[in-house]
Amino acid sequence: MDRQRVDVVRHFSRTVTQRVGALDDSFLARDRPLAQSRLLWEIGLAGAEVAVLRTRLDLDAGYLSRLLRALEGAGLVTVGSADGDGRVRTARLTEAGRAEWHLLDRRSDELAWSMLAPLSDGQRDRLIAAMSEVQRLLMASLVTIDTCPPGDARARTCLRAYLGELNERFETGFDLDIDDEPDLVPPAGLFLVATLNTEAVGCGALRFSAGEPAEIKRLWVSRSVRGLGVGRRLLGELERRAAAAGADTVRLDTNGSLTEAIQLYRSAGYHEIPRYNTNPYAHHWFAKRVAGLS
Amino acid sequence: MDRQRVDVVRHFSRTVTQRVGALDDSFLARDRPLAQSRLLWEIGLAGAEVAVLRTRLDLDAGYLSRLLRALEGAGLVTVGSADGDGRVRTARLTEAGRAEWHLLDRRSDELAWSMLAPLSDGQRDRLIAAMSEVQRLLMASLVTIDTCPPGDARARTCLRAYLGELNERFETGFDLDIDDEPDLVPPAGLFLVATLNTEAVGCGALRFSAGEPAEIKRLWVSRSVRGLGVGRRLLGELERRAAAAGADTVRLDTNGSLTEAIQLYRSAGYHEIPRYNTNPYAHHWFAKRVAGLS
DNA sequence: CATGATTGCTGACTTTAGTCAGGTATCGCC
DNA sequence: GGCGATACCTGACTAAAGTCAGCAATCATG
Repeated sequence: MDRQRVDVVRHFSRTVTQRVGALDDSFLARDRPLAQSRLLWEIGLAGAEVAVLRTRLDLDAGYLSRLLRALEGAGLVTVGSADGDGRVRTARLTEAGRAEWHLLDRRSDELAWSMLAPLSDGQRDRLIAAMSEVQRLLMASLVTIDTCPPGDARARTCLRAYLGELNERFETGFDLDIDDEPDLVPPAGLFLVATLNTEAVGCGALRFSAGEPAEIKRLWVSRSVRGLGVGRRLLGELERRAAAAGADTVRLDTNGSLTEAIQLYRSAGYHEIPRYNTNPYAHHWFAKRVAGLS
Repeated sequence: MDRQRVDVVRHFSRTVTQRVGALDDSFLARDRPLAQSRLLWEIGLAGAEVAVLRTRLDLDAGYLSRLLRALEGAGLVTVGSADGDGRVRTARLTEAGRAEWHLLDRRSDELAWSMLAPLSDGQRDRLIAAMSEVQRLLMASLVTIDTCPPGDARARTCLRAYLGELNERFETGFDLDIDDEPDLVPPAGLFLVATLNTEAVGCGALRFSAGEPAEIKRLWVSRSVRGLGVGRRLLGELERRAAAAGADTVRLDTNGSLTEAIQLYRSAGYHEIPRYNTNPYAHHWFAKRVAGLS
């Protein structure tokens, strides 16, 4: 732990959070409870299903129901059944609710502007750039990596996206059913997913074969978090796990069109090796020594 | 108002504030109410006067008193009379309270570190730099500028600091009583202070003389906010007010040792003019046309 | 030493937030 | 058409947060 850096983060949290955060709540503060305002805000102009609101705001079902009744009572919201499923209910803003939403929207704008207004144009640019940077990097640091069975919903989401992307990028197209996948579970292998806020944003797998190097497969990162180092983290984690499982070396194959991946492998210390399999889609083969990695 | 920039700020507030803010409160969450933890944290190892706590946390006097009783009951805090004023009371942490504070401090460290840990070293550097930048610029945007009578406490703080600094920087020293100051109040002149969070961090004055250009005096910015554009804002505001009062031109004199100030004047469009007064401390004289400034 | 201001404390309240245990309507499915 | 699961609602509760008015001690000042 690095004292100096931690102090900057703590100072940042303290000042920025207190100040911006206080303002950020205050833009919702009207003559009604904060929870009601937040809910109204979250329903939005397009309306929203009650279940979605519940997860987004992380509220107790009963509490949320009561809040909706209160907004209904104030004439700001109507809750009606959705088309398909009669159990699912959808909250929509009334005309008055819509007006209220627009008012909050305007106040939010004003608040944001109040932070920019006193600055010179150059300072505004710098502030905007720094805010984007902080946000991107905090997003990166919220990505967690852990194992997951390859049959899991998150894994399947990743694999579907991965295969779709290969199919789109390979000149020859690509055709493989993800259910053909041999079981990537211990002891034959393992499967990692990278998760951001419950959303799966990346994956990677290892396959072990007795007497041979461990093989890295299915390394993929969602476009939404590309450039945040998630691929490198996945790769590193796969290497560590391969080493922990007793492998001296890991190897992998890749298609020539996946240039970022190839660059990643090279910069992570992989060296090109001769063809070791008959994969018709592979153009390059790489390996790296991982023995002793912790 | 600039749509694109405002959107970045709003997005920043939303994501960063929600996430960092939520964490920031969570580090205080123990088995006691949040308000108590916050109070204990704010009292700190050095102790704090009750009135100071009240303003810092912005709490109702009665509520604060009750919170202190609760912490006292838990054996974490003692509240005793201060030395001088028998009405003023000072809260101090007991041994147990101190231990609790250290625990919170450690948790805050861990939380800060949890944002850095998943990142690469280069990313950490970039995040730290961006956080500092956001904080500095938000601080800059919190500085407000308004008129204030020169006899006011804030004005006198500024003038004292200003004169102290001149005395320190001029080769010949500087000697002037701030009470010698002719009244810088309308219609003869005016006095501006820049304020950050109730702290005076800069000042500037105008003096009007019939038939002559308005004169800028006492432009000063506290070291704590130097480099944030406060001087330039003060100068601009003085020019606008001079123009509003009917002046065509403003002028000023300055000592050769005040190099940043001279640079500021030049870059703000001032041009050097011949000596127009007999100020023994002045080496340079500047003027700028302000007619038509809004 | 009387007076008004300041500082903090106490009691009596209200509102908000949040939890938990049922209950009812609906759906998918055999 | 019966069954378990799903999606939401209602009633009954608790704890925390916050407000307000009045009170007691202390201070500065004439």
